[in-house]
Amino acid sequence: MVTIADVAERAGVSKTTVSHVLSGKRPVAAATRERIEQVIEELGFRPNALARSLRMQRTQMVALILPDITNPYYPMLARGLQDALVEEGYHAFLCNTDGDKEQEAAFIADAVQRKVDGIVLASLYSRTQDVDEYIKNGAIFVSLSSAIVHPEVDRISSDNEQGAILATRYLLECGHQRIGMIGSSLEQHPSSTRLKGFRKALEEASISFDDTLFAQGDFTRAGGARAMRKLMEQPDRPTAVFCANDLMAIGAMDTAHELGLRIPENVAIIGYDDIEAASLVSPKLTTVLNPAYEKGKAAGQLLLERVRGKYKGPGRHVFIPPRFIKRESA
Amino acid sequence: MVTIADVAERAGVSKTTVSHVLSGKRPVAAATRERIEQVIEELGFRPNALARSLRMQRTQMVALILPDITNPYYPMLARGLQDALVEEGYHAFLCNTDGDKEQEAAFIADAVQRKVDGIVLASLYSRTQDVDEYIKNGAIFVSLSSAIVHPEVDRISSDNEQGAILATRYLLECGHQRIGMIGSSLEQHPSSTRLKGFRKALEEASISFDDTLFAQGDFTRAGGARAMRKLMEQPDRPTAVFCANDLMAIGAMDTAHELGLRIPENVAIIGYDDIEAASLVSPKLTTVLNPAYEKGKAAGQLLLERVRGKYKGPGRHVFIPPRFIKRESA
DNA sequence: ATGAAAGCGCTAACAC
DNA sequence: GTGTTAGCGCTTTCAT
Repeated sequence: MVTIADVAERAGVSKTTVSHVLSGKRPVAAATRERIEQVIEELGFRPNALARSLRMQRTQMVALILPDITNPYYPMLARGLQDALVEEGYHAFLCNTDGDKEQEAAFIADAVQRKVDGIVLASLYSRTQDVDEYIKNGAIFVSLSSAIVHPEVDRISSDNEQGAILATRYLLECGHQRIGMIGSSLEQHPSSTRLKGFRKALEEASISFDDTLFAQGDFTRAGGARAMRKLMEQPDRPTAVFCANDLMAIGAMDTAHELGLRIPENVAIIGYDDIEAASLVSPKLTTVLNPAYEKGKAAGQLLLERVRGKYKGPGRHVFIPPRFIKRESA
Repeated sequence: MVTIADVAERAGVSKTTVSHVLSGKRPVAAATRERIEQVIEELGFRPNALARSLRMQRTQMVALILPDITNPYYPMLARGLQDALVEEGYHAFLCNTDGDKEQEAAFIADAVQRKVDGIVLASLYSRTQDVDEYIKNGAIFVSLSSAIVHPEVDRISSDNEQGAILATRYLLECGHQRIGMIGSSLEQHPSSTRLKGFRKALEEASISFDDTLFAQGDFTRAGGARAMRKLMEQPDRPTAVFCANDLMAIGAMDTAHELGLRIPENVAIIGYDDIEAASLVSPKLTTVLNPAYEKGKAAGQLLLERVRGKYKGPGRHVFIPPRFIKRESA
């Protein structure tokens, strides 16, 4: 392990001067600089980022907390975030919480202790009070969850409730009366908001919510398939199902195919997110666009402004409206 | 920012004792321990991981370098890696190189400077000599690339050449004579190895390789679609196309549909990887299974053994054979 | 244009 | 059972 002290000694200068040729923060005589650069090359010196971060009180790192990396929605979000960060010299560090509440909390705590410069929360469980303590201690968050609304935290949202209303209204317009929904544990916030929209749209149409028509699918394809089976094995089964994400909708399609049901003739299915697979399945999935890349990028931009002290005010709110995408499954 | 010194002062003990109640590395009187724990709680003290890492010379972090996080193959790999690491108290930190050679090199350098305990390389460009210097300086790598074969580096491989041979032989058995291939820049290693297998299988059948039947698709869906168009707009177009990954195969299917070609009647298509989307598209994609999750998990296990000094010997080689998956597209 | 020295927050000899 | 002290490798005041 070669350190800045080794370089300094070999070049016959002080650590200070070596540090300054590295950072360029103060002029160094051309001859000295060259000599130092040569020694750095010879010794293969690489500054220790840990030491630097400890001293400078910044890491150039941002953590992205997300529930499921294998749900294509999140990689796309990560891409957007990364695109905003990399060109500014920051790195994103992905934490996959596996949809687990404890792991989510543990990852946030870990990121804070690792002194990341900022945290982007695309979380399922965390609520405002869970992050409040961190914020008081100076942590910088950007929220991608409507469950975290804090006066000092920037937030990107896309009105999940409205998206659910759009989808449900469409089903109603098609003449469906018995409409099921596949969501998730109500503790998981995006699901509960989409459920709220679903219920609102039913109310508009004077249809009362029937909780035997709600099933939990954990936001995964397999979970969606199971939930669909539960819904369809009921005596008076729904003629249409709104799923809180595309992955569950694809799972629901799996089950429908297995049961020999035609989509959308026997049962209509609508998803949420518009991941790439939505236009790959057959029939193509009708869904609600939830622009992951743009959200990630916006999150990165807001975060950087704060991290660099360019913005210090109250929490901003970037709103990206959902859009209904009519395809073939409904 | 509350430090261990603050806790020590307030509890009326030395930093050492506080440190030891944190780590449990030496007995502390029950009364003292309780008092300290209470102060930690009161002050909301969280140890600074940077300082700890600097001192302990380990970070409990592993970097995963990968080309494209939006290619579902890699999230699955990341999942496997994470599953191997998390339960052992390590964290994985994902670096998306965007398929760019410079970025790949930059990320590796960055991970090294950040003092990650180990690096898993699922890279496209890096070759043995590129990592050799790091290894000499004590860095620990696991290679998921057949381009990195180093006597001190553990490697997970699945014989891309053999996989390509399986796919190509199948097309030949189906009677195809003009078979195209969609790959990528030959600098990108997995593509060149799969090309090698492709050529070998043709040779076996005494068919000479026609380089107008090879097109580059950059491992993306859009790139695959473009490459397919190039192949199919030729006068004497192929009746079957082998694609170096599923994403490009799906792109090729997009183009075939656009051109009004039926799959597999007018043109047969085979992919590589068996990502989830392969069984989602219509017709379902015939492909070669490249078990991402298992590879990630194996990588994590090998890496941890080295990181913890449980294994110090020469580079091991875990071999996961490819498997041909017959579906509908060929 | 350059250096000496303090210190970021922690751990671990080495005392007692 | 507990404390003193010396660093981990770097940046940055304050001098000269």
